[in-house]
Amino acid sequence: MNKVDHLRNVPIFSDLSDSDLTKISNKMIPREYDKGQMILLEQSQGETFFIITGGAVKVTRLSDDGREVILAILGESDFFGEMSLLDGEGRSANIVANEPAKMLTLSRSDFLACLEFYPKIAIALLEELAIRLRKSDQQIESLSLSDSEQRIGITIIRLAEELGTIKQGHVNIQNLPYQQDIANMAGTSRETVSRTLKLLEDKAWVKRENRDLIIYNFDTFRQAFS
Amino acid sequence: MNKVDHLRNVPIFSDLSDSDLTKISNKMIPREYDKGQMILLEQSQGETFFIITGGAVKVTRLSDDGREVILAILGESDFFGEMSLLDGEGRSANIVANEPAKMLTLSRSDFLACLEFYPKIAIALLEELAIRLRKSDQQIESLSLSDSEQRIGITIIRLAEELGTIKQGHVNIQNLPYQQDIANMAGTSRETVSRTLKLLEDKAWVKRENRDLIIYNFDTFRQAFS
DNA sequence: GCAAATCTGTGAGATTGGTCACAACGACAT
DNA sequence: ATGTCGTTGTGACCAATCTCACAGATTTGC
Repeated sequence: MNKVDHLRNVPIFSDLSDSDLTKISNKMIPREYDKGQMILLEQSQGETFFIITGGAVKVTRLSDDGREVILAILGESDFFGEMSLLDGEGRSANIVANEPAKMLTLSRSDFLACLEFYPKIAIALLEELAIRLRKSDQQIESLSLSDSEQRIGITIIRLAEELGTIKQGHVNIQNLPYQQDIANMAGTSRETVSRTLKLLEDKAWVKRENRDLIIYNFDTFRQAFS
Repeated sequence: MNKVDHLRNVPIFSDLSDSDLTKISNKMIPREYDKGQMILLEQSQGETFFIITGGAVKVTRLSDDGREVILAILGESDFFGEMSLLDGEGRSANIVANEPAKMLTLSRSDFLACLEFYPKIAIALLEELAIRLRKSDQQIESLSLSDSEQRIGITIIRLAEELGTIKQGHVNIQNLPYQQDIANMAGTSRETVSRTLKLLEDKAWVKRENRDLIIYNFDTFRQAFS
């Protein structure tokens, strides 16, 4: 898959013509990262816009004492780095490659030029930020009001929507993240995730097979937790 | 203060010329709301963009069993309603007038027309959404990692930044919200807020006087909690 | 393919903070 | 001033869940 094909899949570029996409893609530089590699460090100046063309990254914040919150897991065709380009503040989160990952990157000036030149991109980006804000608000609600079982359930739903595939009528999350990462997404402890997954399996809501998680009836599951 | 003066204070309109502001202001309809009145209901279609010209509102989400999360308190020159205009989803939050409040409103089509016609507005709005997203991420972090005392401290900082004034070198929050509202912002219970405020007062971080909260040394206070 | 490192399961306390119950307080109307 | 209503303060209890500890399973690196 070439650069233009990758760009076409990204929501904020999907309205553009092939010739425009080509122009933009010529400005983009491909990069690769190893698993576990830090791509962006909190505090550093944000000077680059990234589009993921392969692999996955996690967006985190760290407390002084080393505990981690995972704000999101992003995969192919997702993008990041736009926040500090937009408001000029330093980065507010770290980005780590969760598996070997490939990116296309755009410099600050090229990115801002795109926004000015293609108003459609700006509007599509507004839409995307609105969606993210909505998700963040849901997250705040669930952290404030739900118990650990519900929060873990909601986290599984998020993972299924981001990473899941349909397989024999069931939703399948291949390569379920480590329990510690799920805990850091759900705002709970690793041990509680372990116990809760067992509980969900006992209730026959889900099944674990190797490193996959199968959700038997996704609609029911979703209703039970949101 | 006339409509144009109000618009000039709103970040997303601040780049426009007076003649442009006048054009936009002619499309805007003023409205007023009583204390406690519901301005927007979750689930309803979002068809209007609001700018606050006086008073304050709270942005909330409710659980089925009636518990409330307060996502933000907005005051003069803040705006809301843009989210569902942008992504087309239904509203995700309720808006309630926290005190008597005045608004200027813009219809969906006029708002979107503004975005198309004045790319500067779109870019300024991107900036504003980036700021909000950043705040939401901080909130998620504190709900995930901090204990109730820290969360309440952070909530007080948020309130001070939104509503505070300087008075004899101290930051003063006039008319501190009810403890129940602070609890709903901090993701804790009303009783814990009561106990924690007493604790902060015992430590001589803050002082309560009538319905005001005085923060003795805001920089120190901020450092202690973030 | 083996050793080392990392991840997962699980029991047993320890703790935070939620809930309940009720008293005290303040504002406001009659 | 008195009663009413909404807000705040406070003790006591209890439940959820975090922590610690360690064994067993799985993955990774050489």
